[in-house]
Amino acid sequence: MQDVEASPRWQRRAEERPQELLDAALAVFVERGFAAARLEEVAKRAGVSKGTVYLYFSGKEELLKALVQSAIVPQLENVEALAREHSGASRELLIKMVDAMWRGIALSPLSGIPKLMLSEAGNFPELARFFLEAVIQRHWALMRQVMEEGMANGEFRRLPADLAVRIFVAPMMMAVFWKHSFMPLEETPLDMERYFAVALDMSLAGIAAQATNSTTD
Amino acid sequence: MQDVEASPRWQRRAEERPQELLDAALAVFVERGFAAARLEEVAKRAGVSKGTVYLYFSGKEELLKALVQSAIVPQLENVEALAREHSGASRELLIKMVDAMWRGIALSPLSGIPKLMLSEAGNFPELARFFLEAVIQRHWALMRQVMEEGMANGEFRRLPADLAVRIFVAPMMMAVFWKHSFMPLEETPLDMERYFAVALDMSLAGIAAQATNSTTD
Amino acid sequence: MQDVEASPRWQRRAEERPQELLDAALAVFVERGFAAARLEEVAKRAGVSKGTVYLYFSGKEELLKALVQSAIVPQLENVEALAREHSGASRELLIKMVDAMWRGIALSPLSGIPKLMLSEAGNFPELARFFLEAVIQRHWALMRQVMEEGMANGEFRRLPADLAVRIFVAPMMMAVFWKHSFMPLEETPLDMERYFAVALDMSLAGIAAQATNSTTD
Amino acid sequence: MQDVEASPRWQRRAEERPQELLDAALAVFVERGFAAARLEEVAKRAGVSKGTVYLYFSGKEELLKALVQSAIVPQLENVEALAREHSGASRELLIKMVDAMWRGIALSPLSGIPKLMLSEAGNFPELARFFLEAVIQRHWALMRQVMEEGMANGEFRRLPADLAVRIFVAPMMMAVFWKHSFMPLEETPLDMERYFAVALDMSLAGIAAQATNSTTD
DNA sequence: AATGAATGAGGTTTCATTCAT
DNA sequence: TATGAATGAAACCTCATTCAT
Repeated sequence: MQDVEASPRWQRRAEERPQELLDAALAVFVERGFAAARLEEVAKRAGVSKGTVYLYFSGKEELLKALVQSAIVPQLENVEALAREHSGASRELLIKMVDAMWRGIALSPLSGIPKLMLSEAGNFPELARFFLEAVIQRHWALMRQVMEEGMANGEFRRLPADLAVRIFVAPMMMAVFWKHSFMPLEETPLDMERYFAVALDMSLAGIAAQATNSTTD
Repeated sequence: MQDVEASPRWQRRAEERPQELLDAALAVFVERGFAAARLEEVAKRAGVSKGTVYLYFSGKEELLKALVQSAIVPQLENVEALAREHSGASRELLIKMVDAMWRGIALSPLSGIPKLMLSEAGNFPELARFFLEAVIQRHWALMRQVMEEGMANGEFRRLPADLAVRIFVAPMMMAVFWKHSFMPLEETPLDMERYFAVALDMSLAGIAAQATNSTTD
Repeated sequence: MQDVEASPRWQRRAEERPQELLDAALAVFVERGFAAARLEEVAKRAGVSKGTVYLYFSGKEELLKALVQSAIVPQLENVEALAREHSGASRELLIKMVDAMWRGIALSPLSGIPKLMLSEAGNFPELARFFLEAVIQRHWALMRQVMEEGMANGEFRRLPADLAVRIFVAPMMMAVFWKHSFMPLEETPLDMERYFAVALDMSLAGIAAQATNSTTD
Repeated sequence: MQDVEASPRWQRRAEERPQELLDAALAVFVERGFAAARLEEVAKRAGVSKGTVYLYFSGKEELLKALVQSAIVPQLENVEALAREHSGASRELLIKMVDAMWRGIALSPLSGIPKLMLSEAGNFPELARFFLEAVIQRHWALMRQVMEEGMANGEFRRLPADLAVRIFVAPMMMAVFWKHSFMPLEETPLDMERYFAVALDMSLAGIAAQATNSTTD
């Protein structure tokens, strides 16, 4: 497979470059924050030189925007599809939805995006507003519907649905933020799988009409 | 026209300056992030000129460190005192402790510090480690003790205590982060008091030995 | 006059700096052109560091604009005053006016500005339009009035006044451009004084009602 | 689908390319100045890609040199031929020569070259020196000869011939510079033909032994 | 012969820090 | 003690030039 010829100094990869750059940018932006991130570091991680970044994105801010706008909405659409196709108990649907977000975002590098937006909301209010409306509120609206159905049919106890949704997903979100902040510093890093199991159990118990006493088995 | 006494060009305020600067720095750092924060903005909010900052702190990074190290530990000591002095049900103590953190941190400007550390952990690992150990883990250890007592005496159901603590406080922490990121962008900003009441209710239900069915009143 | 103390590394000269910077910028821009001029070179000639430029002007382009807008209009006002105050032959007024422009602009560093605008008109059309209207056309209008008076009273022969003005001043303008382009390369540089005398003589002869046959002695 | 013959991706045009590139380069350099001119813009106007420029010229500067060296000298040779072949009044020859330059340079895109050299003399002194000697001074020498003959035979009045030549052609040169700077910004652009007629009239009157009072018709 | 993706030197601009006043 | 003008390192960005295709 390796060529006898000396390897060329660079390769043309016009198709793959944008995604490679976005991946690298995500990693660096999440780690350092937007302002402290150096474009040269992004370039290096993508395996290109500084100037190449500008062939695909008009600047650092553009990179951030592309990052945020391209990545999460598709995941959300998965979850919306789940909701449309589901029939049965609200509890089961709720579990499915949270599980999908967990697998699709929390466990993937995409989890960096919420952390990034949290950090940068003050500097990019417009982008933050987009994220708030197109991702966060859209997600909440979806879950709220399920939550209200469950309350209506007696599966869940009566709670202010808008708040209940935020509180229900809070433990999952915290894990996402943890992963990109203090987890690398922990002596024994958080076991994400166990955490999710217990969090789901506790969150469900928190809204259950009756004590479920389910254990985390 | 020149008066030896009246209206000096500046005032000696050696006593109050450091805290005024720290307050200003906290506000700016939380809003913009450390790297994007400009020292001139900090100075302006403290009502002094750029150069004056250097009379009290050796530089920008020093300001960050002083900020983090000085502010939260005292609050934590309050909570530790509560625990020492308490006798009675674990549930009541848990509520007292969470309530103290909520009033003392979440509702005060100090709430900016966790947000700030979350954002900057990647750039200041040493400072983050300090915060992790001196604040976060210390807080968790305290709550874990209460949690385990409650499990032992049958008030709470059996759960992995370390995880249960993180999950229990997650909704409160989310509110703290929300306050400093998307809340200013919400059309009708989150009602923190109502949120706290529901969150406490749900979190307690999540660990209760039996369904409490308590409502948020 | 020289102080025994070691000379300080820099001096505060907030009052003088802007003009010093404008002078330096004029020299460098005229010599190199706007795009090829390096801001560091401007700073060096003004005796400051790169960053200092930005304390007084928001950027390179701003420097150019300030340069063009501040410098020539006052000279023009001198000429307008001459016209207002004059009584007598049109020919004498014309000479006075051209002489004023020659002394005030052509022989001063201000002569660089027309050269600069000529070169940069394509890149800064808005600034060029300002210069065209506020300087060039205003100047022409002034001269045209005198020219038409002279034609009316028989001092000058009948010519299209708008064109005659442009042509009349062309030799002076050429000297200005020459000074900032090829003159430094000439083995024996153009003698500006002699040039002006002959040019004025020829230009006057070009519009005179009768041959003047004046020599340049 | 692949056809060996039809619609090749590019065409060999080795013969025409260099001149097309020079034409494009002239236009862009004159409009923007050398430093601000982007090679990609030159390539686009020539209908090729950036890399192709380097197949014909070794770089941007080379393009400038080729431009200047190739274009004007031939025009000058035309004028020299006129002078050799002429017999008759000096005035008529002078008119012929100026007219040839006007038609051959001022009205053609070649007029950009003097404007370009004027702007870039400071950055390319060597090239400027070439232009000064091979074009400007050579042209002046030619005209000076005619001018001196005319003075000797009484057609023209006695003037310092070197200066008289510069001044005589100044109005034509000004039109050339005007065309490439402010003329595109004028509401009603200068009528070049009328300008030339009046300029020639005035310039001739300026050197005439007696008042000619010739009108422009 | 031609393309255009990739490079990297070199410029502008920002801002933490210093220091003359 | 306080100021804010001045500094200069470090970042972003541009674009002439190279080179894989």
